[in-house]
Amino acid sequence: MKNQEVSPVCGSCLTRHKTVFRHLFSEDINNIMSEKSCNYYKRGNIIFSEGNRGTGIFCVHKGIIKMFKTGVDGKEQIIRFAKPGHIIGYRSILSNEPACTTAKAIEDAILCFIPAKTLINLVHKNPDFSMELIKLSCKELGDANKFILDIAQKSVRERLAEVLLLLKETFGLDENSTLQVALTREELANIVGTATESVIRLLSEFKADKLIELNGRHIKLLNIPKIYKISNIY
Amino acid sequence: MKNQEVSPVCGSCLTRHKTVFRHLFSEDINNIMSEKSCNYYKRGNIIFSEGNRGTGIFCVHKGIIKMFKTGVDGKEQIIRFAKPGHIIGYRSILSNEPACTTAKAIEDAILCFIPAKTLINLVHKNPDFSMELIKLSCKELGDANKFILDIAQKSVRERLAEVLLLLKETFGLDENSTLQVALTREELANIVGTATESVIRLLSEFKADKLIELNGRHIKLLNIPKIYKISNIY
DNA sequence: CGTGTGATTGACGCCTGTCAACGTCTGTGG
DNA sequence: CCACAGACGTTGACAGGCGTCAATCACACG
Repeated sequence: MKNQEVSPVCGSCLTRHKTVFRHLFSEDINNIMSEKSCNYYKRGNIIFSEGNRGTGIFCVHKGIIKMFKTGVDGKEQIIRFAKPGHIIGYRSILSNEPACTTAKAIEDAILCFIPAKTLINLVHKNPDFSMELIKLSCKELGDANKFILDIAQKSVRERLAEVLLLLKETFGLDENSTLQVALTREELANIVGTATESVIRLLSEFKADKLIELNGRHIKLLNIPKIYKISNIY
Repeated sequence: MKNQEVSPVCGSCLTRHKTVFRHLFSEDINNIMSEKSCNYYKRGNIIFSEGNRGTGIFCVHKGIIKMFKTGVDGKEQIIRFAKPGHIIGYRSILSNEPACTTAKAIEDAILCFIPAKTLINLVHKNPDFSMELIKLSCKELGDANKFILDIAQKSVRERLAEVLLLLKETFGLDENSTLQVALTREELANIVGTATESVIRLLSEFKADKLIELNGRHIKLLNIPKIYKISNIY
C-alpha cells in the first residue's frame, strides 16, 4: 500500500525547524538525507503495528497519524496524534522494546523513514541531539501522566470537553472556529476512553447547550470558555 | 524534616549497578560523588512537590517513594513507585518543566541529591549515559501508555488484580508469599484509580475466593494464576 | 440500487462512587 | 494505667453515570 515517493529534501524541509532535528548541522542532515527513504500512506494505512520490532523511526512530512493501543476486547485506545514535524516509532527503537502502539494514517500522509542505525549513531555523536530526544520523551511522559490522572478521576463529560480543547491546541481552528481535524465518533470515544454512544449523546448535549455546532465530523466550537469550565482544567 | 546523612560512596554503592549510572567510569562517578549530597526522609516526608521546579534529581538509596499527581478534588493518583537504584525528578529537569508529580516517602528513606548542572554536564559529555537516560524515559513512557489503556478499558476488579501482580513484580514476595510493601487501602485505591471502599470490598471478595489472605496492610498471594486470569493480562 | 460503514436513539441495568455510621488500632497526654 | 483523639478499615444503603444491546437512519461507494 506504500508508494515510494520523491524524498523531501531535509535541508530545505519547511517542517524541520519544528522537529528534533532542528539543531543539526548540515553534515548530519546530509547524512540523514542519504540514508532515509520516504513513503506515501493513504488514509487508513498502517505504518507500524503494536508488538512488532521496528527497524527505524518515521518523521511525519504531511498528514495526520493516530497512535493507539488495542485492548483485550479489540477496542482501541488512542494515545496521541502525530502531525508534520513529529517523529514516531522512536520509543521502541531507543528502549529496544517492541512497539507499544500501532500507528495509522487518518489522513493521506507522507513519512520519511530513518533507519535505527542512523539514529543511534547520531545519539552517540551529537549530545545536543540526544538532549532533544530526551526532552521529547520526557515531554510525552508528562503528557501521559496527566492523561492517567484525567482518565482515572474525571467524568466522561469532563474528558470529552478536554479532548475538544486538546484537538483545538493540536490541530487548530479554521477561520470558522471549526476543528481542523475530522474524527469519527468512534475515534473520539477512543481518545476519551468511553463508548461511542456516550460520545454521541454528550456531543448532542453540548450542541443543545450551544457549546458546539455539529456538521458531520466537523465540530465548530461556539463557546470555548464554557467548554474550559466543563473540562475542569486548572 | 531532613537530616543530613553521611553520603553513601557511589563507587561502592551496592545499588549502583541497577541505576542509570552503572556504565559510568570512575572519573564521572567521582565527579558525582563530589557534587552530590544526601538526605534522610521519614515515612510521610515529601521529597518534592508537583508544580515546583526542581534543582536536581534524586537517587533512591534506601526506602520506597510514591510518585503521585493530585486531582482537582484533592484525590491522589499514584503514577509509580521508586525503590533503591531508581532516580526520580529527572523528567522535570530534563524537559525543563515544573515537576508533574509529588514524591513522598512511604518508608523511611535515604536519597542522594545530584544537582541539575552535574546531570546536564554528564549528558553532554557521555553519550552512553545519554542513552541510559533515553532508555529510562522511553521505558517509563511505555509503562504509562499501558496504564492508560488499562484504566480506560478495564474494570476496577481487573485493575486491582493487576496492581497486586505489579506490586509483586516491583517489590517481590517474602518467604511467606506476602507482598514486601505495606500500602494503606487508600493508597491501593489511588493506584487502581477508584474509591477506597471499592478496594476494600474487592479485597474482601478476593479473600472469600481464597485468592489472597489479609493481615492488616500485609497481603498474601494464595493463588497467583487465578489472579493473573482475573487481571486479564495478555 | 444493494451493501457496508458510521451516526443516532432508546431501553435497561450493573458497576462503582458517594455518604454515613461504626469498628479498630495506635500513640499521646494526663 | 486509662481516656481520648485521630487515622484507618469496614459495611450497608443508594443512586446515577455509563456501558451494552438492539433497532433505525444517513450516506457513500462500487
